[in-house]
Amino acid sequence: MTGDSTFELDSTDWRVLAELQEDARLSYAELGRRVGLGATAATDRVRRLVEGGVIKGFRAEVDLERVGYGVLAVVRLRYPSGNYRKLHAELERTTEILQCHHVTGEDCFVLFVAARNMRDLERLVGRIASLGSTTTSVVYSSPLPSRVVTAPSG
Amino acid sequence: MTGDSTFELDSTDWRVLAELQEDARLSYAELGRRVGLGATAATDRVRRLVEGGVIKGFRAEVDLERVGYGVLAVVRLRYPSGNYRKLHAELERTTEILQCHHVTGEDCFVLFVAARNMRDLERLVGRIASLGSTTTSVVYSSPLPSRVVTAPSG
DNA sequence: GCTGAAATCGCAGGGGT
DNA sequence: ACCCCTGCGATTTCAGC
Repeated sequence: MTGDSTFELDSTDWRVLAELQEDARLSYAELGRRVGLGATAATDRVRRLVEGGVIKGFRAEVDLERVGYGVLAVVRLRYPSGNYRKLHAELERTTEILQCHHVTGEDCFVLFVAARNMRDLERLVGRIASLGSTTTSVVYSSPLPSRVVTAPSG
Repeated sequence: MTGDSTFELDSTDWRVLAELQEDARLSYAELGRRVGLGATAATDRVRRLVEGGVIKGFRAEVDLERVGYGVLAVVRLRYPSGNYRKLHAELERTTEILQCHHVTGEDCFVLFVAARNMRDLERLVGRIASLGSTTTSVVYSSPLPSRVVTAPSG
């Protein structure tokens, strides 16, 4: 199954998602215990969610500061024309670019860039600026670095 | 050990991090196989990385579109004065705000907001706009939604 | 970082409601 | 469609080296 339809999730599915977003390495037995299922039923749920594309993957989250990236920045890029080849190439080779989103508005792309220090950031942003005009904001801190996705309320 | 010092990582640690960023549910035995260690040694590495704060957690990544959030937006918030209480309260109660970063520049905060549709986004941004002036960009697509963190090259 | 033993887990099949 | 039970090979975890 592929395509981009939306997937029907019952409340148990949401509890499974909540648990796995907080600890993706939970055993199926423990997961089942937490959401009120047996190990097999929990396994089936997770398999359905993965195959249905609801769970895109299981990722270890690494602390950028601890591994030597002391600086994180949001770079907005005003990219001229529809030639995405150069941008694509830049994304490919620059592993310090952690995210890139194509967005509406004057700044066509929003990038997250990790650097060891301001000097490296200067170099990285300089390279990006060869593609178009940039606006860079350095992250002081992240009051909400990421949140678990929950069911739409309304 | 706590605090925010940087952690010494050898090349095996980096390979472990790469594998776990791509599949956090890898068994220790399989992980060891891939990086050239026994199961116990692999277990020890991971435990050291977790306790050293290098790995902040293991998270299932959920597809926003599949679970009913068809719209993702980057909202920049120009927040007056040092009163973070109201912002903090807004972050607490609004589960559709997935990320919030405090940054340099005129726009003090950068938020990622998920919404079911444009109508919900309008409502959410309206609430955020009660805190300060906002600039909203809707995400068309993400050429690089997220990348695994690798060793600084230079 | 390896070895070896006991407890646990993952996975596949079969069956019940 | 959803869940449980069983069996077996693989894995985890603990000890000691």
